[in-house]
Formats: sequence, structure tokens, C-alpha cells
Amino acid sequence: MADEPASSLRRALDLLDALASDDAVAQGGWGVSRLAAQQGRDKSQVSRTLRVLADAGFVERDAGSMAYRIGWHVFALAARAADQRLLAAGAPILRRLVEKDLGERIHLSVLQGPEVLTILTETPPHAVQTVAWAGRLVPAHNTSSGRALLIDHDRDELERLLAGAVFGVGGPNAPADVNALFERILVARRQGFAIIDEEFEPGLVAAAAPVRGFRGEVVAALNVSAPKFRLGARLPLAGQAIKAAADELSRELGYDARRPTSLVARARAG
Amino acid sequence: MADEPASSLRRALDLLDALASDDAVAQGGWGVSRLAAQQGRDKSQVSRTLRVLADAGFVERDAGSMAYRIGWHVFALAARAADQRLLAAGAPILRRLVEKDLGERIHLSVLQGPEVLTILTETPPHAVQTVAWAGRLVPAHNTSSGRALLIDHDRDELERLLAGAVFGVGGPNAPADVNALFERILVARRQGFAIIDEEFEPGLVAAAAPVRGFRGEVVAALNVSAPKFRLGARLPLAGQAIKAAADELSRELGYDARRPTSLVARARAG
DNA sequence: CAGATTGATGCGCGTAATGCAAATGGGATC
DNA sequence: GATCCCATTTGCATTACGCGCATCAATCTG
Repeated sequence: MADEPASSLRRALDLLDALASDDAVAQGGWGVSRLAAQQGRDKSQVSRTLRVLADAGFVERDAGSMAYRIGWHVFALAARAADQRLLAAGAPILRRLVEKDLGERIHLSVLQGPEVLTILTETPPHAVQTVAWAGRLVPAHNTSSGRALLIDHDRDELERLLAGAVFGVGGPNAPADVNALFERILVARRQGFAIIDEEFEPGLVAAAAPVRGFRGEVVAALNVSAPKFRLGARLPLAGQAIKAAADELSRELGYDARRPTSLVARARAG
Repeated sequence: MADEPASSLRRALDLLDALASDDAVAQGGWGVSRLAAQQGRDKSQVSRTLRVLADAGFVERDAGSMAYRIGWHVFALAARAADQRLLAAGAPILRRLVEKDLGERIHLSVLQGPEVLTILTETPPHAVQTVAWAGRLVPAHNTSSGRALLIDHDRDELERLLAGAVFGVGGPNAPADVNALFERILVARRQGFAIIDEEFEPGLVAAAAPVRGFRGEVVAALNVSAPKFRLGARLPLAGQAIKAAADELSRELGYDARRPTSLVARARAG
């Protein structure tokens, strides 16, 4: 719980988030009133905050509709967001995986608090509709990426990280609590990759493996997900392929598997 | 220059900017003291502001060095709003192209599997018939937009993507097979834009250039097409104009041509 | 161990964010 | 053109909260 006092800065950042929501994007941006109502704030202050954000280029407003949308500055910053090496080195590996090995949707994700952020997606050409997954957040505790990203966490760390998470939802096999999750993490740790069978969504299976940085800590996860009827049978094989690719990516980031990692890897949990 | 009172929000945003500077990025992020000195602010408040930014995910800190960097959350914002911005920033550029530069029909399109989907059109006033092109699908292999959208693809990727495509149809100069297409893509790659001369339809010429997103990957294509008797003579010039406009749009999407984001592009090429 | 550096925190002070209310500015409809 | 209605901005009194100073803990250096 412990709702922070919510500083004025935090409230401003929440406005940016709201403008990047599916609804706001789909409607070509939101006006002051809509934003104020949605955020439970007074219109006046929202108006003033947006003016500052607009002056700084973080939002911009449509000349006709007066609606605000995310501005150029955010895109410029995003281009310099954390570890571009991960993106640069990851892209070709994802492509190869989807084309040569698996023929299913491949994602590269990082941990964002108790959730998983997809930063790169590669879709097979035959895919009918491409849902834009990049930039989306999903829970960490019932997804394959999440399991891979948490593979070094011990029970206490899990407990703390997932204090607010809702267990037992998603697919029929979703873990019921932290203990169940930890058990499955131990399995993943043993075999080097995680297998998910209808935990996140009914009928969906997935496999994921951790990507490590040069210090040995988990920096990302590579995963494949697909309908059970298509991927189910060869899921263990897919896991192996994903793990091989993740290991390759780790090497490109400077990770040396022979060096001991546990100490440094643990440091990131705080 | 009437310096604004500089609200606290503005100061916080300036911190993000500072963290996105070349120096900061090159050094893997900056610490509190460095940032405070560079911004002429007190360490204490920089520390507190960064804590809020970090809680919101807008910055993240390196566990070892304590240095702050732009966080993945910014990336997520940009990724989710990317499509919106493509449309918003694209519209005026299309309008300007058709009014000032070319006086012919301009399209903005994206790749949809092996086909090209037009998402924005601008028509010159003198146009007799206004066919609604937006929402239409055309083949990728014998259109200028398609060529621009496939400009980073290598031969193998083309082969897989266009496995079901019918070659040798459309105009008299339509590419006969994947090899012929790839040859022409190489030409387009060299000059930065694609020229089509009666490939899609007899008597029709076109020029197109790729638009890149903040990650450096091709997200759309800008193109002009017109009857050969009207545009044929100045087609190379039109190509240059289209390329210039596409580059401008890319910049508005956060693409920085100087940065080696081309790693992503190059890696695709092989 | 002294000395320097870096980041976090306690605490009064004063600025700048806040909420209410009123004003402004279009678009509608009649 | 007069009257509403909606969205956005602005005026203003109040005070929360951002601010700088000083202090403290933790690391690094020599």
C-alpha cells in the first residue's frame, strides 16, 4: 500500500502516461478536461502543467482540436533510453529466431518493477494482425518473460517485488501465490529457461530465457509465445532454441558464463 | 531572452535532457553530484527529484555506479505513441510536398505482411478523380512504397516474405522474381530512395523513400506517383524531394541519423 | 587513518503549485 | 445575431511542497 504523497512532479509524469494510453492514442490525443477528469485533478492545474510540458516539447497540441499528445522530445529521449546495445544486438537475433527456428512471435523484454516491458518484437510474416506489443506492460509472475527475468531472485525478493501483484489470474495454470511461483522459478533455474503452459492466458504457451549483462545480472529476457495447438508439442525444443539465442545475446553484451555471477547479480535486487 | 520563471517541473525535465546528452550517455549515465553541478542546482534537490523520476521509471540507476540513466519507461511512452505521431507529423509534411514541391499525389504507407497499406494521402487540387487510397492494399514488390519499406531486407528475408507473391504482373517493367527485386532494392539502398518506372501499372511512375522510427527501423514509406508524361522527366528530382521529406519525418519521429542506430538496420542486411 | 567525494536526510523558509471561481473563446442551435 | 453550452484559460488567496543549508553515512584515495 503506502500511497506516496504523490509529488507534483509525479502528477505531471502521470499526465504523460495518460496521453500514451491506448484510449488517448486511439483518439488522437486528449484535451485538458478529459485529462483532468481521468486523473481526478482540477482542470486549471492540468492546463498549467501541460503548458510547461508543451514548452519543453514533451507534449504538443493539435492545432485544430486543442488535444494534447506525446511530443517530439519524448521520442528523442527514447532513442537514448537505457542500453541501446541491447536493442541493437537483439534485433538480428530476434529476426533469425522467428525466421529460421521457430516461426512464431518473438519478444525481447525487460523488468519494470513487478511488470515486464516488451522492447522489441518480431512477428512472422504470416501473422494476420500485428498487435503492437512494444511498449506494453504485462505481469511478471505469470509470463514466461517474467519468470526468466526473475530467475535469480530468491523468495524474499520475490515477496517484496510482487507485494501488490494479483495471483491466480490469467490462465488456468497461473501460480496461486509467491511460493508456487518460486517453485517454478527453481525449475526454470535448473534447466536454464522457463516454460509457461496456460498461465497468462488460456490456450497460450510460451518459453523464455534470461539475457545477462557483462556483470552477470539479468538485463532482459527473450521469449516466444504462441497458441498451444501450434507450439505446444515442440515447446521444450523451443525453450532450448530460445536459451541458445539468449546465451548468444548475453555473450554479445559481454557476459562470460565461466565467471561467477551470483554476488553481483544479487546486488540489483534492492 | 525573457527567461521564464522555470518551474520545478521544468527543472525536472531538464534533468532528463541532461541525462540524454552525449556525454552522459557515453559515460553510462551521471551521478547526482555531476548532474547538480551541470545544472547549477543543489545536490539535495537533484537527489530527491531523481528519486521521483526513478519511482516513475523515467530514469533508472545503475546498481553498481549509482549513476542515473534514461529509463525504459520513456521508451514505452514513445513506443505506444509512435503510430499516433507518424500520422500527426506526417500530415503537414505530405501537404507541403504536394503544395510546394511536387504537385502530385503523395502517400504515406506501412508494411503489412507482403503488402503495402496506405495510411495517409494528400491529393493536389487539380486532381480529377479522388480515389480514396487510404486503407488500400497494394503489393510490395512492384510499388515504390514497397521498395522503400523493404530497403533493409536481405535476399533471404525477401524470399520468405514474398513467398506467395505473384511476380511479373502489373506494369511492363515489373520485377520478374526475387532476384530482380533485390537488385533494384540495392540500387534504392544506394541512393536512399526508390524509383519505379511502369512496374505497378503501365504509364505510371513513382518515387519513394523510407521513414525511420526512433529505433532506426523502417516504419513507413513516403511516395509520390503520377502519370509518366507528367512526372517522368523530373522523377529523379522528385526522388530527392521525397527523400528529404522522409528524412525530415524520420527526425520528427526521433530518428537520429548520426547515431549508429543503423546497427539495427545493418544487422538486418546481414 | 585522515581527507575527499558522493548521495541521502532533517529542517525551517519562501516560492510555486493548488483549487475555487470567474473570464474567455468558440461552436452549436434557434 | 442572441443565447446557450462546452472546453480552456486566468485571477487570486492559501499553503503544500520544493528549496538550500547543514549534517551524516558510505566509499574511495593516498
